[in-house]
Amino acid sequence: MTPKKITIQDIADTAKVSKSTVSRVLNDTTPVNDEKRAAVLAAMKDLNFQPNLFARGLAGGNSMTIGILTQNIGSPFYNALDQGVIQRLVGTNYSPIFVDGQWQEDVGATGLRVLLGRQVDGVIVIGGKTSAEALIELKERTHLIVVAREIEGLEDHCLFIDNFNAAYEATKYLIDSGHKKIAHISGIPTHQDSIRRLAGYTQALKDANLEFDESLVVDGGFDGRNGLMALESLLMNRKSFSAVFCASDSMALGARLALYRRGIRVPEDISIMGFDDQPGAEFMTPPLTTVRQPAHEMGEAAADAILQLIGKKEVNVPAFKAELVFRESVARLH
Amino acid sequence: MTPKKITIQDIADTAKVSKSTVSRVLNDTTPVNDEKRAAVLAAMKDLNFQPNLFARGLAGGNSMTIGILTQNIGSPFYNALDQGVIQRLVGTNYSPIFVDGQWQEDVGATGLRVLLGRQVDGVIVIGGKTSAEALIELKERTHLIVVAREIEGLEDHCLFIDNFNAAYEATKYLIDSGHKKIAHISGIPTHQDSIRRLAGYTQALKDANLEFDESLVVDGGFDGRNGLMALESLLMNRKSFSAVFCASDSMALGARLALYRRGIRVPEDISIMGFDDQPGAEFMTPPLTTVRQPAHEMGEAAADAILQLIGKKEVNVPAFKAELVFRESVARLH
DNA sequence: AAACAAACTGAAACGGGTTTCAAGCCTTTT
DNA sequence: AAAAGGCTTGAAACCCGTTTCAGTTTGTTT
Repeated sequence: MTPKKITIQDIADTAKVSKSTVSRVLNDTTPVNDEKRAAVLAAMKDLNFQPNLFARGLAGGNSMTIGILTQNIGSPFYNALDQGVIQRLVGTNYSPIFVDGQWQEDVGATGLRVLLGRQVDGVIVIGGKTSAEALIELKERTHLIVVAREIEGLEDHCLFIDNFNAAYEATKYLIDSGHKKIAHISGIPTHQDSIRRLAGYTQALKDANLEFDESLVVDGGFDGRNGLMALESLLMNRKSFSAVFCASDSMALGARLALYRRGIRVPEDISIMGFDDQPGAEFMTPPLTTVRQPAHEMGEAAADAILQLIGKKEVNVPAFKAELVFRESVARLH
Repeated sequence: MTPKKITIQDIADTAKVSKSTVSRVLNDTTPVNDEKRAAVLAAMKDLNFQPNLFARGLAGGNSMTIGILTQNIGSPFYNALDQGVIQRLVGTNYSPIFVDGQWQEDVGATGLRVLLGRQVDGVIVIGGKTSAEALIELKERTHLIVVAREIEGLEDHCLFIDNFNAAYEATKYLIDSGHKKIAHISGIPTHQDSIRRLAGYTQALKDANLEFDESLVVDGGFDGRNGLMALESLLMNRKSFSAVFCASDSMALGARLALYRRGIRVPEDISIMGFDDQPGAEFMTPPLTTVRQPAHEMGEAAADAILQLIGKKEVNVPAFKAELVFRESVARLH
């Protein structure tokens, strides 16, 4: 396959120096005579030398790879996270290796094992169901950053937004706009994010002295179909509400379609608030008012953090804030 | 960090055999006495042995990794491709390493170099601007599968759909529905896919004896904003048309918003045809009639193909067909 | 000019596996 | 019973870098 493997020995031979010297030029660890250095550099260029990272990893003890446990759910939010990580790693000497946890604890555990076997220099865990204990144990074995989850005892290694607060603000905006009956389409009921967003919604209602009507809350599952069905069930039960706060943009899209099917106007008849600001939200008709999660930035920050961890052995994870983005799907009633 | 590294020598010692025997048990290359095999297995379990893939890669010459050159453009289509690859590799002994080409030739070239340095056992190139020559050369050095591009001289290693035909069919459907003036919002003008889709559109017009009006074709750039602007420019120039065929769903979304802003109804006043069937297309209002590209499946097929290549040294790349998905954004005029 | 430090350099060991080679032991063939 | 062959096995070489160690040179200090 490979026509001929060029090793540092070949370089050494053509440059008439020893392997050691080549290595030193390569890593800049010890001063090397200018002429020899030049000769080595020339030889490397001539032969199109590419150091074998396996030998390096074996000898040096570090693999120059970052393992990423992601969750393959086709969600724009997680995709953006992944892409942020990949992009931030371009130009560094580190490469990302991905494994997929599929939102299942055991699949994730296997993935983590694979990563460890590959001697990754650090692991970024994005979402998933890995238990807190497993994560804490993992942190003992390698550098670890957890994204989009908040783990007790690991706070300073977690990157997440304050879902409670974000949902609170979103709901409050609806209330401030004059809405009094606000429905909520929630995410997967057991999902940390769903729980917190629901709590934020509830609290905002409470603080505004609005009645919390349990029947206005319906479980979704984060995706479009769920949003559509959830809204239909709300309609079918003849619930009255002037606004609906969806725990994801995808569900907002689904909900919007349900309304369209019945000829109910947005936002004139019913207002919609989303969550995520996924690509496409701004092109909904009408453009979706939503909560923006800085997913791509979080991915980049995760990569930065792991790099810091590897280098300086300590991190300072930045705090991320979700922010409301005001578009046209919410009516101001007064 | 790692408490203690267990090597095969440790296993050999506890099992009272030689390194060689442990290796043989590990790889099942040579028969080993049952008792010894059992002892080795037990020792591996006891010590929680995890073979060092670097040493393996160095000695054995294969890295058990697949390199993937992807293009970080946040497009759902490419994301789905990536995810398909990742997902298909779960459970195999291969792990994917990603590098990002950012749709720039030199960035992609650097990425490929990184991959080669990591001794990947195969490379999957997804889209991008890598030149045909570079790809052909790459194929000499490693196993290669190219996705979403058709490279001359490499046809049997390329996975792609027939964009010309898909666009032809889409346009034909519009024509068959009674539309006579059909606008086209194209993708990036230099992009292979754009060119072919445009050609398919043109040919369909021609075959139906419809006049090709150059001013009804406007360059987009695949994303939502482009679609919006393209449609606005069409409107501003007072072009008359009853349908618009967009080279991507994202642009269809943008176009749809432009129409919404002017109070033009879809599909009563103007029909829209998309391309991709990205998640969300079915939740557009009205649900988008479009051409489905089996992105996820293509990602999986790419992974399969590279695995085949590594194993049997030959491939049989499956042909992929795009298919129309009929929803509600196209009016039947007769 | 003697003593010593600093700058370079090469040989060799090492990291953790795989693979080749030769030898020991058993069974089968003649 | 001797020769031939097959099965197992350990020793040692090898994969390709990094790093330690022990010089050899050159330059500086007194």
